Amino acid sequence: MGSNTGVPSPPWRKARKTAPLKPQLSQDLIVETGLRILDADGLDGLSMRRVAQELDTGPASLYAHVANKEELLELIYDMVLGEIRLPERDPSRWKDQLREYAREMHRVLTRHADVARAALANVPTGPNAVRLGEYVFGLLIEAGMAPRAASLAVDRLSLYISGDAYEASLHYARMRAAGQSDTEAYIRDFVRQIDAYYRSLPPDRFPHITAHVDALTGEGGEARFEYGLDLILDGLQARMP
Amino acid sequence: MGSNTGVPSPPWRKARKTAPLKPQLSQDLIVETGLRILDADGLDGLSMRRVAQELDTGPASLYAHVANKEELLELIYDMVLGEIRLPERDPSRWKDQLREYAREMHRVLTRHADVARAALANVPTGPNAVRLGEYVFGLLIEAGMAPRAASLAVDRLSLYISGDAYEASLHYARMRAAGQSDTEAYIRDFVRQIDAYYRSLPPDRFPHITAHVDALTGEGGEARFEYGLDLILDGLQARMP
DNA sequence: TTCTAGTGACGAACGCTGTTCGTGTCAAGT
DNA sequence: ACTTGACACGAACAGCGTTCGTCACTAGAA
Repeated sequence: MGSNTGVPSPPWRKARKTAPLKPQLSQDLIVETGLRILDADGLDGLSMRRVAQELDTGPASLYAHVANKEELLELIYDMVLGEIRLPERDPSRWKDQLREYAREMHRVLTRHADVARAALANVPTGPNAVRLGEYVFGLLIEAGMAPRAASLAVDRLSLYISGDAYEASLHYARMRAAGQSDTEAYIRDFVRQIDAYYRSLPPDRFPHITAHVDALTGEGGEARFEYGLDLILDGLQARMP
Repeated sequence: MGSNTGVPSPPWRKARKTAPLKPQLSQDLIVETGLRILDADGLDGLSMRRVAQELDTGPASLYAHVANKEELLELIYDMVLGEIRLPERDPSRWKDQLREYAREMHRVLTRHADVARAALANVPTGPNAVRLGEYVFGLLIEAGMAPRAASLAVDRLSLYISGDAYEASLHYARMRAAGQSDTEAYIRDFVRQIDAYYRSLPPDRFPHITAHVDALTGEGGEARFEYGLDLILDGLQARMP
């Protein structure tokens, strides 16, 4: 907040022509601010009013640069994708590179809460999204896959990554809504409750669940993601000519 | 709607003790009504006020039977799962049965718009959810899978099904928000736009995308779902002892 | 039969949301 | 110097989830 808000300037000092007190409103500035809020408070905390407030203006001012809250989210999503750095393409190592891409994508989506929703809701058309699309699609094509199969493979892999990240963000949002902030402790408590619930089921109607509660609640998020990723990559390898 | 709402009863006719004019409020009634609204107008159309209005009461009345909108959604989700009918378990045909289960689950989630979100947000604990969990988990166990692997497999398969259904529901919501109601025409238009966009990209920077636009936009939702499902099932088969 | 306790129903309100309208203001182009 | 056009923004609209306090009514006790 500027220190001279509402105080008239002395008449002898001319208004400065350059360097206005607050930076000019622009789409980039709005998107950056939106991302900052999203990281701090999640999708529930991101409102047009909140962004405007952070920029020292009213909510109506944003609509000159951004059509919608939905469009703002898409722009934030593409900005986040800009964080992804990829090694040079090497089709002979397609499986490793695809795995590395999946991990990097997943890491970035998980780090920025709730952005994964935009990944699910939109066909990739932003500048960074098509850059990534060209990379991974080209990798499979150059590795010898038929175009149609490569297209399906990219689509399903993206869905898997975004789906997992979105699921995680939903749990994260629930934690935040509960006022918790210690992620570790929250997960531990959560798993303990599920564990107790499964154990309380009648064994005659649920023999397999009750017999293997430890197996059901044992693995954390990372192991699950890796298992599904291996499943998909192995399936692709079997289809590779 | 009753025909005598707001009209006082004639004084000589005693108030009936049984069969009140409107059915008594109950959790089941609220959940049923919520599901009806969800099917008609999607998650955006489902509000506590709307449910109350449909039940001829105020929104505050619902909170005696339902803690939250979130809880209402969970209850609706489990009610929807009740639609799923499953054949008797036959471990020797685990792959076919797993595929049938996946298709049925996907079909039900897709039919009821936006319910898939609840599938992603919650660990399955409702009565119908555990029934399904016991079925599919038991199927893999009896087919010879190790408990830990079976647990991971069920988890990943569920994520895939729900993720795909949720993605579809997001597009469906977008269509409804645009005022469209002809799904076929909407999809055709949508694909045409993506097609045109990909074709407009500079070929030197996006050689693979621009060279295979038809392959990228050719397959519809069902083919994509089946491809990913096959990918997962083949991967599981390869891990089966 | 009368009184009492308790429960479900619900009108009103709080504080929030995304978005639009009409007006104001300021800078660039003529 | 004047016009034009783009941007900024205060105010308002319609709607949201949820809570509070009060009301009516029923079931059980005296």
